[in-house]
Amino acid sequence: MNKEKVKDRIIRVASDLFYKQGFNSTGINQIIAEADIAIGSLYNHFPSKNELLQVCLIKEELEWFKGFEEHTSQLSSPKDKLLTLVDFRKKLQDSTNFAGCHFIKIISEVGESNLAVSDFVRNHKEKQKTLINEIVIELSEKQSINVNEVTETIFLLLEGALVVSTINKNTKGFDHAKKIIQELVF
Amino acid sequence: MNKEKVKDRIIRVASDLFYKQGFNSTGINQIIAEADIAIGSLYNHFPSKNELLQVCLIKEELEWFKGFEEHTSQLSSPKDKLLTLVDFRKKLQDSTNFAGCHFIKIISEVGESNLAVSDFVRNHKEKQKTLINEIVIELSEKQSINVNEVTETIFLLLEGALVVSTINKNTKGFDHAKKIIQELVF
DNA sequence: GTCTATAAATAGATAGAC
DNA sequence: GTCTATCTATTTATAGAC
Repeated sequence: MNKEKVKDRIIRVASDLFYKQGFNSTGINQIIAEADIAIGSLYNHFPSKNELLQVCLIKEELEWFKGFEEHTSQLSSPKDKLLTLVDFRKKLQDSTNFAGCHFIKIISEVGESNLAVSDFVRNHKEKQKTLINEIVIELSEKQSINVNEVTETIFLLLEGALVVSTINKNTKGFDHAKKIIQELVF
Repeated sequence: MNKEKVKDRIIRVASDLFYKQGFNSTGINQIIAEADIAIGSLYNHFPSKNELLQVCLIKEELEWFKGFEEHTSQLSSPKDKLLTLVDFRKKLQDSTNFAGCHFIKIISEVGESNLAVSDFVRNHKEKQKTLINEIVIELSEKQSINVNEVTETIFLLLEGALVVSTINKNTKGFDHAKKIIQELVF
């Protein structure tokens, strides 16, 4: 058993296509072709392409935090956690052939014309920042730092590294960000 | 006289629409309607929507560097130039209602499926980095710094601030980036 | 060089049989 | 709950008159 359900297959195929070629460049016909279903089945599971997108984003967020958890759950020092966060994001970029951040991509495409999506992305990035903040708070028990400032610096450096990495198709930005974070944290 | 030519009007209208609502979400019909021309005229000036996009990107790059030049031409100290660069990008974001970076937006939408565009964006960001690098070199004559490292840090912070600013619709990222740069430079 | 008319393909979505 | 057939609108682009 353990066979992938039709609904999950649609989500997986659509997520992948939306990410790789863009939401607007991906037609319903291509999704049903690659998921090997009929169009009626798709609309049985999802009321519209836009609703499907939102479900995809939820899945992608869950996978992101799950991936991070798996990378850092065995680490104890906050410094290691921060450096591993950089490695994790770098690895994600490598494994997707530098396709970039799901959430930055979709907000670049739909802008504020799709409030459900832009709100979701805003919220997602806030969660990522909270995650950094929690680690920096741990760190502040060991060394004297300005928690909010260090959090913001790391957050900005990582978002910058991701964008630059996507444009240049290399990981130099991440390597530099890691170096700076290493100097910030000891 | 000094009347805007049809070709320039098309470029201006298309640039604005591509930026505000996205390239794929902007149809030829909307462009000709807002430029108040017939579709035959558009295709007389541009062979395809994709060629029109490339001309728009060239115009946007020219305007970006022209705007920066106007902001910094009267400044003499490298420190002022760097801080004004932050102010310039912050101001651009403010004046476009946080619509983000033209070049990050388009690469998020077309990815690597459009090599002419992705190459152009790569090249553009390299030019921005070179601009930062030139100021940092000036700075290195006054204070002892690692030129490449400071350049890369400022570049990453600014790209990060821009992306975060676009998502959050505020300028906090820029304010923080400016603070860090002020600490880096004295 | 600008116009109208139209082509040819594809978009997202619905109806209704099974 | 999956299928086929179909609808309506819209897409980019072309042809040819003026």
